[in-house]
Amino acid sequence: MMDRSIPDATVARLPVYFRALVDLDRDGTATASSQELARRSGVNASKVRKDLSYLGSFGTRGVGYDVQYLLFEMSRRLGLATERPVVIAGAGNLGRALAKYRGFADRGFPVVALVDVDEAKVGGHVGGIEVHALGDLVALVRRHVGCIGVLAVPADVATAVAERFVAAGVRSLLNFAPAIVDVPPGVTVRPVDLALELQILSFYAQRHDLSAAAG
Amino acid sequence: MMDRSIPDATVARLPVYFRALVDLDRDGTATASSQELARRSGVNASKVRKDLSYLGSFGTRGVGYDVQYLLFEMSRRLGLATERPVVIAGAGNLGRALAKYRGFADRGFPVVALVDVDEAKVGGHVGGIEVHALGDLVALVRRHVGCIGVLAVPADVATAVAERFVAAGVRSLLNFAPAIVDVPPGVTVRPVDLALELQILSFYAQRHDLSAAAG
DNA sequence: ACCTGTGAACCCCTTCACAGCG
DNA sequence: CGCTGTGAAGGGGTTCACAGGT
Repeated sequence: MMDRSIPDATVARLPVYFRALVDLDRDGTATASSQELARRSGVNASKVRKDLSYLGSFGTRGVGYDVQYLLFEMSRRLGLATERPVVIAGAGNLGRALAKYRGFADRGFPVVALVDVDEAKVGGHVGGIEVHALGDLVALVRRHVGCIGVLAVPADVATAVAERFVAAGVRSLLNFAPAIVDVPPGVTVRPVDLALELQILSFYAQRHDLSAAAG
Repeated sequence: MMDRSIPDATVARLPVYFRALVDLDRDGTATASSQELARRSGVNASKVRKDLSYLGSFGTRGVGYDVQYLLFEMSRRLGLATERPVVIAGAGNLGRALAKYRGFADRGFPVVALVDVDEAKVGGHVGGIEVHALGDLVALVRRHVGCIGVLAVPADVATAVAERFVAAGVRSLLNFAPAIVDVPPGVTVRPVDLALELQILSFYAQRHDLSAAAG
């Protein structure tokens, strides 16, 4: 089919399929049906086929999808052909933890620097990564073209720090601060509020308990 | 209106409104319009009104919503009236970081224990929280009724650990492992895959770059 | 005059079902 | 016969627009 503009819902699932394909490849599996991919991705087979069809016709009828070929195409479309550096703002508990977390670098997103306003932290190292002054942001972003900014700062300064990232040229932000950060068009922010996730879980737990008490 | 079953999309936004209301209350604001709440939540006013209408008719026409009253009603509906304990499985980088992270306890979710398979870690403390053996899970869950389980373990054991949580009686899980964890009905899992978020950002960044190059 | 609450229209996404190909 | 690719149907969520209350 002729693509042009993949639905957001599909974009959010592509990395899930990608993860499944990486696993299949490591297991030495050469081809996988939409059914198999669906099972490993926690969705249904229809959705997998529809989603993959937005990328093109990469499957073989009667057989399935070639794992390595699909991996290649997906990494291309997701922009994972090259590593994308990550700059973390905020060297508090969360920022330091993210800097030490291997899960980023392991999947192609090396953390290259931390920045913090606290002069006492500047010059220090966290898991081998240097802490820079907030003022160095422009230079850091210039050095690491196409990098992703991570907001691990308090909520009340999240917007201000986001603006500095954007001014420095960053177009992708992952926001861990419990605050809405709005940015100009062309910049993408993905919010990750961990306490908010717990509150959602709390709602469903309570709903379950109440219906159990009523039933 | 008569509720019964709030849409999932709305449930996911209620904590965002809750956060906005907490901020408004701290600022001493007594009432807020759907417009104001919308601005602080990053959505539009229609959505706010529709979402809040699922909880009941708490607004005053011509005026807006009473901040404290709405806070009270929402904390009741979200099950935030009492603290909900959190048990973290996995005392690796991520698990330890989450244990130290103040953002959980500050918002009503105290981390009460860590569990790990590594005997060398058992008995140790992380940010004042004790590391227990995986075998102690049942006792811990029994002691902390209604607790939320956090999976901060490697992907290949995520399902096995989730099963232990479920067997122990946990009904809410936050999964940081990059793996699909499926659970029996009545149990809720919310996946949080940080590298996956970066991949989604990578896709949009690449799309933006390509369209810029084409235009 | 202002703002909520809500039916209705709209739109996007999901699911179905099957034609088409291997 | 099996599995993909995809129109078409269906469902859920968003947005509109206004009636209704203050």
